[in-house]
Formats: sequence, C-alpha cells, structure tokens
Amino acid sequence: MALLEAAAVLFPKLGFDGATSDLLAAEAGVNKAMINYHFGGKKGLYQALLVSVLAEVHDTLGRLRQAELPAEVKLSRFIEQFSALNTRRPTLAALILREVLSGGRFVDEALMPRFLGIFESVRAIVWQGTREGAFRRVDPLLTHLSIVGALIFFFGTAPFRERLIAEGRIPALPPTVEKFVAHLQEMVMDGIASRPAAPVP
Amino acid sequence: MALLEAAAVLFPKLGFDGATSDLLAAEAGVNKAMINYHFGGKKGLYQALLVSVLAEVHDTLGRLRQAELPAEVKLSRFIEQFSALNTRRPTLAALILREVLSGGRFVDEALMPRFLGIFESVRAIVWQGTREGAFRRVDPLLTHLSIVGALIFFFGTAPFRERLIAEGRIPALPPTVEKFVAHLQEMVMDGIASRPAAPVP
DNA sequence: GTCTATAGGCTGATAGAC
DNA sequence: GTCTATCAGCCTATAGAC
Repeated sequence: MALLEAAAVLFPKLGFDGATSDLLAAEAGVNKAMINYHFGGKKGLYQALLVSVLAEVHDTLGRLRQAELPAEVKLSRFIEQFSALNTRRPTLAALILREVLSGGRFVDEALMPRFLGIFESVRAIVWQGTREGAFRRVDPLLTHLSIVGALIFFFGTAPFRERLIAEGRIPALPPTVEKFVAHLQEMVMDGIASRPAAPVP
Repeated sequence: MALLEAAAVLFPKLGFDGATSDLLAAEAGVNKAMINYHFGGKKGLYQALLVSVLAEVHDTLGRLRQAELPAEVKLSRFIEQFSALNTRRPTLAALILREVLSGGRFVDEALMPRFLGIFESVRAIVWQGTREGAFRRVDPLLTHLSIVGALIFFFGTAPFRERLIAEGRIPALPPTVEKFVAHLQEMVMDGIASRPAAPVP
C-alpha cells in the first residue's frame, strides 16, 4: 500500500499535525479520499503505520528474547538488531520518539502491549545479567533508558546531523551505523560488567 | 512574559503545529492578538522561546567548559548540570528533540551557533580526556551522541513514562533524576575510562 | 476502488476601536 | 497595550458520479 509508505516517510518527518492529508496523498501518488476509504481517516492511517512498525520490532526482539544465550551476548545482539531495524526502516526512531513525546496520544489499548514490548526486552536481559552475575547490580529500567535512549536518539536525529555535517558545521564525517553500534556495545559492556571487587585488605 | 511560559509548556508537548495560537493564548491568559503584537506571529514566539532556552543552556555549559578540571570530572559535571537544566526547565528536552527531529525547521543562522554549542561541549571534554590519557581513544562524536542521547531521551520521555508507571503498566517506581544521573555517570565513566592493558606475557 | 466537488470547522493574522 | 470582529486560506472528511 503506497499510502503506508508515504505515511512512514511523512509522519516521522512532519509529525501527525504537520503531515496533512494533501501531502500524504501526493507522496503516495493517490487521491486524498483514499485515506478515508482504506484507513477510515488520517488517524487510522497513522495507527495502521504504528501497528505495522511495532509488529516488526516485536518480531525481531521476540526472537532474541527466546534465544538461550548469556546476557552479555544478548545485550550486544539487542544493540545490533535494534540498529538493523532502524536501518531497514530509517524513520522508525523518529516515529516512535514523536509518539512518546506526545505522551502516547494515539497509543490505545491495542497498541499499548506492543509499545511496552520494546521496554521489556532490555529490562529482561539486564535482569538475567545481574542474576547470572555477569552485570553488576544495575537498575534494569535505568539501563534500558540509557541504551534505548542513545540508540533512538542516534537514529532519530540522523537527518539533522547529516545536514549539519554536509553544511560543514560539524567537522566530522557522518558516523556509520557499524561504528556507532561498536561504540555503544563497548561502552555499555565495560560500563555495566561486573568487575572483580577491590582486594579486601 | 506569560506567553513565553505558555510556549514553553505547549510547544514541547504538542509540537509547533499542534500548539495553536488559540491554545497558546488561553494557556497564557492573554488575547490571541498579543502573539502577533509582541512576537510578530506564532513562528516568532516559537523562535523567541528557542533563543531564551538555548541561552540558558549555553551559559551553563560555557561556564563548565572554561573551568580547569580533569576531563573525568568535567564529563561527570556535564551530566549533572545538563540534568539540572532539565529539572529547572522540564520541557527543555522535548523542545530540542522535536526541533531536531524536524530537521531544524526553525533553526536559522542566528540560532545555529547556540544549537551547535550543546554538541561541542561534550566533544571538547572527550577530546581533552583522550589527550590526557584518562579516556581510551573513543570517538568524540559517538560519545557525545550516546551521552546526550541518553539524557535527552530520559527527560523528554518522562511524562509518558510517568503515565505508564502511574497506570501500573511498568512495574517500577518513577526513577529519580539523581539515580539516573548516578547510573549514567557510572556507566559512562567505566565505559570509556582507559584501563590498564592486559599484562603482556 | 477511484475520482471531483464541496461542506464545515479551524488556522494564523490583521484592521480598527478603546 | 489590549481587545473584538473578521478575513482568507487550509484542514479533514464526505457525498455522489463513474
């Protein structure tokens, strides 16, 4: 459906209010009235986009959750797979971020569990890691917020960052996804790994 | 000016398009026409808000930058002071995040340097730390993105998170700013500190 | 399923009285 | 400086032809 692809481009970029029916229809190359015929309105199109995107996230993270792996490996894989998800769907981060910033304006009871799923995945891994003794006793929620926050910020702000770099305002090359993934993995692993306690005198 | 306070509440919550002139005027308790009289329009009010907020950020971080302190201390202080800034201005993170997500729609040549200032502060600290040997050779831009990303995400998503916790959907107490600051400081410090290399045989 | 035409409401901005 | 009244334009949604 061309409208869903147009929605995936415009809602993250312009927000729900900024992406007008006219723009969405033009981007999709279809008539404006099709939004109402197929999705029951602009809100319906937006929620259909959320459903399809969150389903993809849910599938990917669900598979990781069931895998039987040490927590360090799982957490490392989470960072990789969440990044891969954002590479496949370049507007994923901005879409979710905008929705969260709005306080979950369009997250109804049907969408809520899928939204919470993202949150639970990291918490479960961290919990496993502290239980197994691989991580020190870090707070799962705070750890989740640091990791997912860094990831979502990185991908959501990519367009603006690339603009600044292209204009020469940031003296650096655009960071590749691979380098960011490696950086975050290293920082997080060294940052929460349990280390031998200082020798007791 | 009551309108600036209303703008600080509504633009971050509803976005530029969602915060209508009617809502802004009602929140400020003034007449709609005052937006045009004092700020030359809704866009002018929004940009005036950005200027005032970024000036505050610039002042706080500028003072830190000039201080002569070891890089580890500076980075630790940065996390504290950026958090304090968000506590004093609870909508700061959402405002900046929305602006960045939009690709910098309203960041003109006058605003640009102040925007870049936030970015430069962490990069300068990291550069100092790697030069002094306190940090390992981490990429300053990637380090900046991880730290600021985690911070902005934490504060920007606080309203939604608090709603989820209040509704009992996340089985945890709302994390305090102090705990998050301590968590991030620890994770980052352990994550990028230079450690003694493995003993050479 | 897809289109045109149009309704009805809301938008930001302004002219002009006080 | 502040208000009321009002405009022109844009918004989403729909009725109805094909």
